[in-house]
Amino acid sequence: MARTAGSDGERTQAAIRDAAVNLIARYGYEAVSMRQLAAEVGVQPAALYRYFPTKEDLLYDLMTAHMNALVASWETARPATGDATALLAAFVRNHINFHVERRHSTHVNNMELRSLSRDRLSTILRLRAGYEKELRQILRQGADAGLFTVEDVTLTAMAIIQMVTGVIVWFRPDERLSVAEVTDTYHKMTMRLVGARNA
Amino acid sequence: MARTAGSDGERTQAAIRDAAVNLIARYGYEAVSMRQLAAEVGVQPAALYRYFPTKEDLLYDLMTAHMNALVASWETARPATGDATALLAAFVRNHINFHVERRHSTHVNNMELRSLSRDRLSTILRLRAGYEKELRQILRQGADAGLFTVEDVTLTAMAIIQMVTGVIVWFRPDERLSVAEVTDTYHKMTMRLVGARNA
DNA sequence: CAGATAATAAAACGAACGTTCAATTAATTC
DNA sequence: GAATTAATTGAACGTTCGTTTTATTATCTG
Repeated sequence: MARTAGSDGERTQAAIRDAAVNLIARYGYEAVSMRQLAAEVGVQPAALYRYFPTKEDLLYDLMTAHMNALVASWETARPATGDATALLAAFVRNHINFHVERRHSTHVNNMELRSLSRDRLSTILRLRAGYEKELRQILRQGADAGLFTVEDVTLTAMAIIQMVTGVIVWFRPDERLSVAEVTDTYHKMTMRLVGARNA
Repeated sequence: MARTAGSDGERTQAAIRDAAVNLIARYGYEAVSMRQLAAEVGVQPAALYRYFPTKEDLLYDLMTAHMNALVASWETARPATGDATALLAAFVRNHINFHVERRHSTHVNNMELRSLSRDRLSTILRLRAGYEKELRQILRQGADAGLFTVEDVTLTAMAIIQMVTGVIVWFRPDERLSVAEVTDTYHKMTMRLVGARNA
């Protein structure tokens, strides 16, 4: 057999992306074989190569999509007006919501960086650095305005990023806490962490 | 050839553990082959199997050693007297010092859990849960004594753990900051995060 | 110094890996 | 409705994987 009835390139490609994110998040990039992925999609292994020339191309595609979506998400959510306290609140809320909604691709982006070639790793890290810079600017602005107590902007930014991204490690929706409750508590903790005067 | 001059089982086993931690931390468990590991140790692949029956046995050995060392480290460092504020300060200091000193094995323990069998995963997670329980008890004690503001003990414990463990992701000694400076800043941030009244 | 044991080498096993290529069929175009 | 293009299959490629087996040599024991 060859082309199957009702087959559609775009749908197949989307199905590959979807299955890949789920499998890689669960078993890890190296542990997932192209055969396993093809079986999950319901296709022969060779068919994957029509859409992604190599396994690493597929991984890179998933990671760039994730990072671009994250940056775009903050661009949309960032308040046009407001002081550093308002900005930081919006940042934390957006960050947690985005990552909880995309647990699997977040996992892939955090765990599989070492499977990228040098150039591609650099590109992903550059996107990430740009996003983190937004947080540092908020912290600096708050410190300069006398709203925050921040010993070291870079260090505090990393601490906050690690803390809020860590939500996806343990949090599962439909449990004891709702996303809104978690976001709310993290917001309060973040405000205390930076010693916000007007939170 | 066979047994080499000056060969010693204990030294070889230690060399295997050491090389394995470094290689797995850098390239990932799945990406490191037994041949690559043997080459790093300076031995033939078959020799590894005298010390570790399977590749997974080796991984499990590294992980249990790490977790046992962590628990033992806190047992030694925990103050015999002192209120929740003193306990939390000691916990954060010990946690950061331990993990910075053992960056590579921490990385292995955080990244390679999914390569363990179910039973072994359970064992590691149980050790980890016991350690995290110590932090929750400190937080509860501080909250009950009116020293801390804690919205949710479990959630705050996870936030603190993620924040302080995250140090190893970006921190490299011999840089802009010393370990002591980093620990000091994290201590202050933690105290503010829990709203400590007497820090 | 002989015998036992510990430590390793050398070679091979079958299985699984990422990937390629030619053939084949479905859908689209003219 | 014939020609073209898109989508996929089926089979195979060479390589690498974790692991096992057997032989060999160094060291230790009495």
